[in-house]
Amino acid sequence: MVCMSELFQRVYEIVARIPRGKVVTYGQIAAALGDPRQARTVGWALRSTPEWLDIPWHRVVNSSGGISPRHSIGGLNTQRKLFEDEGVVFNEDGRLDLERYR
DNA sequence: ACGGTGACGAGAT
DNA sequence: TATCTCGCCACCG
Repeated sequence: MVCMSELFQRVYEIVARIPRGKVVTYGQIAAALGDPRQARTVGWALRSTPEWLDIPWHRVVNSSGGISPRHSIGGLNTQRKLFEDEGVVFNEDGRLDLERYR
């Protein structure tokens, strides 16, 4: 058991709650934490997310409706595959319908 | 205490 | 529409 920042645990709980086939934006999680401006902090938490946690981080997207362009580089393929498994479909722009999957 | 950093968001150009 | 810049908050050395 590792004692990490509560913030991380908070994010972890929220992300873990994301139903299969749905996605959430960092801003949504931040708002759930109590401050919508903490979106960056959320990203920091997920970035620090150890792999031994089975959190569906791939269901977390940015306001663009896609995986963060700063990180998806090289791993976007895996991300898309996971979404396919979730039953999520991408738009022609390679983005998700936040209005539909949030 | 300070500065740099970061998987973001929204507005401006 | 794409790209840039600024702002926000939290962690690390």
